[in-house]
Amino acid sequence: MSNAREHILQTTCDLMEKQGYYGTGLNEIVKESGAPKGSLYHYFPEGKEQITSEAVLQSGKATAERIQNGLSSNSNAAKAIHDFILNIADHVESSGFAAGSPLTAVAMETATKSERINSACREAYTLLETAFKEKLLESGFTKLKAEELGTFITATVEGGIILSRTYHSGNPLRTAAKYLKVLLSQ
Amino acid sequence: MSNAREHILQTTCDLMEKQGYYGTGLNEIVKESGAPKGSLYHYFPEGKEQITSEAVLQSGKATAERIQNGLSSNSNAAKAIHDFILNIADHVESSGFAAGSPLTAVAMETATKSERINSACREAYTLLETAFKEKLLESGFTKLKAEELGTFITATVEGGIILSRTYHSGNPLRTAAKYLKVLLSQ
DNA sequence: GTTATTATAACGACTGGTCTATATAACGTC
DNA sequence: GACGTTATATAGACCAGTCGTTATAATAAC
Repeated sequence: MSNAREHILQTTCDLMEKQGYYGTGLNEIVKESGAPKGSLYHYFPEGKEQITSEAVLQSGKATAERIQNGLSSNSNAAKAIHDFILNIADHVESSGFAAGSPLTAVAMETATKSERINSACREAYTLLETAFKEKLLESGFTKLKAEELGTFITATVEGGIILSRTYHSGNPLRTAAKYLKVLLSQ
Repeated sequence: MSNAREHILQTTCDLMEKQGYYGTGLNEIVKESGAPKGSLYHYFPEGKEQITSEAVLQSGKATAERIQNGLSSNSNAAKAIHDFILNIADHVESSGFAAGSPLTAVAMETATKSERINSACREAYTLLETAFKEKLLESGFTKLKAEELGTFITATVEGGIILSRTYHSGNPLRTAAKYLKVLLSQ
């Protein structure tokens, strides 16, 4: 399989997670990934929008998988989600507050600017919500509650990451974990 | 007082709310605001970082005020916050999903890139958290709970706005309102 | 006449995107 | 295996346009 293509996509994910869509230039992707610029338009003939859409989707899939794996360690959904969010807090901290929420910045910047990227973001977020939802279903929540809480958890975690990155502290995420557990335990 | 200066700041707020820091050019600010271009570096001699920092802080103050006013209509904090978030959902929808969360995109893009803008974002978010916190204090929550829930609500609302703008639907925010009320009512 | 404000043009650096040339791999045919 | 042929992939110079910024000149206000 193509190595350069994967490299370009992964680099795009990392850079856009840190600095968003408009803050990430193609030249920077090329430079950081080590891939030649000729390859960029060979693999992604439709340019930056295509690269971004694929990167967003890849991020979504990877994150959804991490959610599934993270939640599988504990059968109790409330406890599992609580611990999972604590892990995110550590991850955000250890990245120097550059990582966490690979979708947020891109989603906000492009919500009304690129139909194509927005569509990819929607798809990616649905993957995350579904990952939480399925854990809740397994734990006995009704279908409606599992779906709504999947949305609620996703929103709270996203917001917690924003605050943690802004404050340069994992504590907002830890607070989010604490009260989400309260809500899910009742 | 200077009209052009205020115009520039307000336009910067609006544009960055929609498309973030890197997605907003100074030329676009000048064009959109109608302010004379020469004035830009006259009023903001330290350039884009200065304009952005001031715009972020102005956004924070305006949003905190809107929170205070929005919550004052109902003495019950849980109900007041619920209704307030429903209003945000309407606002996001009626803006065509371009408005809501004036800080998010900028905060994420610059969390590790500009100390100055990051500092302004931190200050702005603290204003929002404090606005919620004070309503909770009035409603009888302990100081610690009011503080933590202020953070939690801010995170959930931010995340809800992201999802609503991405999905082009106010419903994620309405779901957030519903379960926040559950949490605050117990 | 001094200061505050606005106008204009230009700067170097960088943007996303295109182009041509070259190298490498893949594959059927002898 | 060896050959020529065709796709795939790498390499980077190059384009017009925009970026944030600066310098200088003109104008307005007091």
